Amino acid sequence: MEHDDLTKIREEKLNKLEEKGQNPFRNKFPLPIPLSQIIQQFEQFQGKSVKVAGRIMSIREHGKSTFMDIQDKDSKIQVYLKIDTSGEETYNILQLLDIGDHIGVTGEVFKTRTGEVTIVAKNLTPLTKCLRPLPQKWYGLQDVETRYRQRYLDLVMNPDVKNIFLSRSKIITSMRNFLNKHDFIEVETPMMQPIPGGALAKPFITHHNALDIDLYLRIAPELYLKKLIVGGYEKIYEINRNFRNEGTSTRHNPEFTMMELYWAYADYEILMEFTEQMLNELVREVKGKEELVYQSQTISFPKKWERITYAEAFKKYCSIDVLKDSEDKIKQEAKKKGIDTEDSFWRILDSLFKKFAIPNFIQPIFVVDFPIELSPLAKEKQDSEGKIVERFQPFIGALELGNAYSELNDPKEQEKRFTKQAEMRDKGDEEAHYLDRDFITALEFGMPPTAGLGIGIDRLTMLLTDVKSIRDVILFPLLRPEV
RNA sequence: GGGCCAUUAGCUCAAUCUGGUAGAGCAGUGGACUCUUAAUCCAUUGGUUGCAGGUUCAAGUCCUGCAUGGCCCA
Repeated sequence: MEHDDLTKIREEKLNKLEEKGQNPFRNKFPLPIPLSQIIQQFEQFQGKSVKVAGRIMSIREHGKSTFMDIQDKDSKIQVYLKIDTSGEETYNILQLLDIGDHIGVTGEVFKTRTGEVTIVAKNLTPLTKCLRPLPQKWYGLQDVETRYRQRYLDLVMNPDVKNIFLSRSKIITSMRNFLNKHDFIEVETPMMQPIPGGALAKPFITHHNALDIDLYLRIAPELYLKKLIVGGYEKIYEINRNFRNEGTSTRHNPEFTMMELYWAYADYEILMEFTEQMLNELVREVKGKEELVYQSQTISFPKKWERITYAEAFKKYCSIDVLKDSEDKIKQEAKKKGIDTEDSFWRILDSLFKKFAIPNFIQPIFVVDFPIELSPLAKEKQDSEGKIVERFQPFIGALELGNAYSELNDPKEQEKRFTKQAEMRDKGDEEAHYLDRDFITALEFGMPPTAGLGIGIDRLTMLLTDVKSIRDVILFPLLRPEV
């Protein structure tokens, strides 16, 4: 039978419902009792009449009596219909209902002899007709592509999936609460920017017709947020989308959510402690304990996380001394390890780090003190002879969760760094920074010492929900449109 | 971008390694059944096997290309 035929049968039932004076797409059904409440507080509801609503997930017919399971936002309950309690009229409506329909039920709460909380229906109210068959109940919806393209089906059929996005919501709420509690103010800065800045990435380009200018979808909010620190706010944050024009993978989606915060008069040391505190508290709130399991590895969150400098990590995991070894020597070493050495030197370093160091960062750890060339917006560490910046990155479960540094606020130095980036751009590095004069002007008005932090919300959610692919924590991940 | 794998009924999967009329369960439809819960029992509908070529008397199966997706690598 073709899909259209299955729909046709349902449409015929819809027509018959209308003939019976039922509206198959009813306007409202106010204030049904949540199913979870009836299940959890059964004693209070036993023998009482209730009004509930949900989607029919299964029907078991027995001649003149029928069992159904209906599902609401987080629970399932059994509905029982007997021709002698509901009357023939209601029982006939039942014949026009299908799995997938939304219905309202009024009836009495009781327990079957097998002990299942059940509602004996006196009345059925069709609320919304479902015109297409739902995926089958037992195996549910497995096809990954359909799960992403028609996420609503995934959510209807797979409660685990629904829970992942509930966790995501909790994580964001919990983070907001933490930041608000510490007197941070939430702000919003442009998603469309004339000069994309604040990160090393390729931007998406778009066009504003009335002004006839090209704009870029932001790759980061950083420069705008720092302008607000110049403006006198001392603690601000933004939780919002960034867009980067790169391929997709299990760790990358072109649009993803970041939390960025800026804190005047603080430096990266203070911010590191704050980050520890924030993530520890988040884990406690979301998981209910100080540890979690990610991809079969138990991760605990101690009060003080481990720390390792970028240079130490290189020594330990790559046998390279980034501060002393020559570029040529490092390139040779990289070649030996199978890294593409055609790239620029700093790219090569980055590849080495990703491949050999990051996989070891399972327990919470901060990597600190990065080379200045990798961090054009960070402030240099005192007594480092201009080689090192005050920067840290938190890693957990081999996931890079964020990036933070003491912000560079010397406009002359910033201009120099931008110029260097612009040269790299001219040499064909599409990810290098643009020179942003507006931002330098702002710095010339004086930005107080400031520390800034970005946390990737998607990856944090992956960690806390134990999923391997970023597509499983984004409701509608980017896919090629169907032909 | 490269490699490997997948694509068969609305859904979940078979179809033998070695080519021979494409099947099952669920869902649907008709019937029986007033405490079932993957209800049960009887009967039954449903297919351009992702697309386009090729080899062959014969292709879901072998070959080539394409599309979409997944995993790994860059």
